[in-house]
Amino acid sequence: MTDDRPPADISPARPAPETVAALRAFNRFHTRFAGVLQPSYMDSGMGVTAARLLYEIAQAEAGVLASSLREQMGLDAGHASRIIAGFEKRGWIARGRGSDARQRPIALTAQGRAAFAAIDARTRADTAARIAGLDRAQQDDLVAALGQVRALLGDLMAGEGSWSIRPFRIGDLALVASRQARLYEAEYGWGRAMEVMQGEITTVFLRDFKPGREQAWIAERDGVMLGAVLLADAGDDVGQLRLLHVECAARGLGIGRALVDQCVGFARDAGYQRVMLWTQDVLTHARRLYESAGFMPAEREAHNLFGTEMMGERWILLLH
Amino acid sequence: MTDDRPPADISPARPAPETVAALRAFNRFHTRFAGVLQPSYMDSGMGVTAARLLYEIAQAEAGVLASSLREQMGLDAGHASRIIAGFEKRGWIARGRGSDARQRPIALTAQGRAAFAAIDARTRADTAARIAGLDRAQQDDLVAALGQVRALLGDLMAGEGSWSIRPFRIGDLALVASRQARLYEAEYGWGRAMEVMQGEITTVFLRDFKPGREQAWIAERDGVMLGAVLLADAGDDVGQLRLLHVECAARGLGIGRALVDQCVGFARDAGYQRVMLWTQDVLTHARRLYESAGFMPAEREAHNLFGTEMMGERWILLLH
DNA sequence: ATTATTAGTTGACGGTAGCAACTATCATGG
DNA sequence: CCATGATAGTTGCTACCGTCAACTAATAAT
Repeated sequence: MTDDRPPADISPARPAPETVAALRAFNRFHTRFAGVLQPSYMDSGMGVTAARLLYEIAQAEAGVLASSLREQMGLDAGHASRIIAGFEKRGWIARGRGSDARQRPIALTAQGRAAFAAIDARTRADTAARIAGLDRAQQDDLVAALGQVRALLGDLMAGEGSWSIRPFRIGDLALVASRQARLYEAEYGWGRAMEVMQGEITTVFLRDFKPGREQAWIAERDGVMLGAVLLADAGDDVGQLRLLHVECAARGLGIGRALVDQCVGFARDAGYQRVMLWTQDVLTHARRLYESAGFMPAEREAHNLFGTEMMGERWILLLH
Repeated sequence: MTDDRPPADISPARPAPETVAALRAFNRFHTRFAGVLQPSYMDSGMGVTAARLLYEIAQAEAGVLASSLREQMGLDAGHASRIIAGFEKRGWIARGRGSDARQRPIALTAQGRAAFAAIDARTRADTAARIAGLDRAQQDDLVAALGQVRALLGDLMAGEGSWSIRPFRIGDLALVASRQARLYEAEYGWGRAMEVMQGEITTVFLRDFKPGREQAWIAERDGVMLGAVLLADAGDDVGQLRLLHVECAARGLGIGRALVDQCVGFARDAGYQRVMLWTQDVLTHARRLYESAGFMPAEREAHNLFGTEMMGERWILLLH
C-alpha cells in the first residue's frame, strides 16, 4: 500500500517530473483510446488477448512455438494454451510436431487465414476511422511522432534495424539544422554561433542547389529522422561533405557509416575528384568514421568560432 | 466475423494504409508497454480499473458523481458501482447526498487521499524507471512527441486550451522554417523558393539578433509547437513582424492573435514607431488577423517569387 | 539410471466486466 | 394527485480473463 522503497533504487538519473507526468497522462489517454477500439473485436466472438495472439500467429512464419508467442506477448502459459486450443477447435490453426516432440508448432490453416483477414480488415477500418480527419501532412506528423515515442520508450521492436536513407524533401534541411543545433548545444555547449552556421549552410545549399551535383540524405525509421548528411559542390571537382550527424538514440547502428558511404558514392558517380570535409577534433567518433571511410586528415587550425577554443580539421578523400 | 460494411461508412477521406499500420503497431506496442507498468498496482490489492477510477476521483473536485466518472472513463455502471463501493468500504471515500437524492456525490477522505498518494507515488516511480535512460533533450523530444500524438489523435483533454507563448530557444527558429516550408508546400504548393526565403529570414535573424530590440516567440502545448512569430528590427524605428504561422491542427484557438499581440506589445515596449509586415493576399486568414490587430494595408505588388503569380502586400501599424 | 529441465496441458479459483433486473428518486403531464 | 417515464445507482447472474499450481510427456545433464 505504501511505498517504502528508498529513492535510490528508482534510478540514478531521475527523469524530470514533468516528463513523467506527460507520459502518465499519455498512458491514460491511450488506455481510453485503445478501449474505444476494442469493442469491435467483441462481436467476432473473441477477446482482445485472443485477437492479439491470432495477430502474432499470422505475422510469424508458419511453425511458431507457443512458448515464443507467450514470451513475446508476456502471457501466462495456461492462458495462452487455452486460447490456442480454442483456435485449434475452430479449425483456424494446425499444430505439427517439432524435432523436439514436446513442441507443437502452430500454423494458420486457410480457414484461419480467412478468419484473421476478416478480423484484421475490421480492425484496420476501425483504426482508420479514428484518424479520418487527418490530411496527408498530419498523417506524416503522426507517424513520425508515434515512431519517436516508440524509439524513446525503448521499443526494441520499433522497426528493428529497419532504418533507411532517402534524399531530402521540403522542410528536411531546416529540420536538420534544428536538430543539429540542439544536439551540439546539449553535448558540447556550442551555442548560437554554431546554430547560425548550420542555418547558413542549409540555406545556401538549398538556394544554390545543383541537382545531380549536390544532394542531401536523411536516415529515418518510422518517419523519424535518425541522421543526415549533405554533399555540396565546393568547386574544382571537389565535393564537400557537410552537416553529418546521427541522433543520440540511433548511434551504433551504422547509420553514420551508411550516410558517409552514400555521400561518397554519389560524389564518385557525379565525377568529383575529391571529397573534402571540415570537422572538429573533439568529434572523435566522427573522426574515426571518416578515417575508416578512407578520408585522410589535412590541415588543422585552431579557432574560436563557437565560444570555446577548439581545433578545426580538414579531411580529404581522393576518389579516382 | 466478416466485415460486411460497405467502404462508404468508414470515411470519405481515407487515411493512408501506412498511417493506419503505424498506428496499429503503436497500439500494440503501447498495450505491452502499459502491461509492464500494471503489475505494480496488483500488490496494492486493486486492479488497473480501480486505480484509474481512484485517480479520476482524486483529480476531480470533491463531490463528483459516479455517472460522470463512468462516462468519462467509459465504464459499465455496475462495474463502477462495485469498485466505488469497495473504496467506501475501505474508508477511502465518503458519499454525500446531492440536491437530487438519487445522487451520491463522491469525495476522498483523508485516508483516501493518503492511499491515493501512496499509489500515485508508486506509479510515478515505476513510470520514471521506464524512462530513466533518457537525458534532458530526449525527454523534451518525448514530451513533444507524446503531445503531438495526443493532439493528432484528437484527445480533447490534451491540455485543452492550455497552450502558452515563450521566447525562442536554440533550434527553434530552424524548426519554424521547417514547419513553414512544409505547411506552405502542402497548402499552397509554394516550393523551394519559399523554403529558401524562410531559411534566410531565420538565419539572418539569428545571426544579427539584437536582444531587447528583436525577439521570436513560440506558441506551444505539451511541448508541441503550435505557431510562431518573429519581430525583427527593420531600421528607422520600424519593427518587422515576420514568419507568423499557426499549425493546421491548432487553428481557431486564438493563437495567431496572441502571437501578433505579443509581438506588437514587445515592439511598443521596445520603442518602435511602427510595425510593418509583408504578406500575400491569398493568406486571407492572416490578413483578417492583421486587420483586427489594427494594421493598415499599404503597398501591394504582384510578383512571381514562389512559382506562381501572386500579390504581395505590405501592412503597417502605427504604435505611438 | 537418476535427476532436473522444458513444452505444453489441465483444474481450480478469484477478479473483471457486461447485461439485465431492480430500487429509489425525480420530472412531466394529463 | 396519480400514472408514466426517465435517471442514479445497486445487485444478481454469468461468461470470460488471467494466475497459480499440479500434472504429463519429452528431453538434457550428470
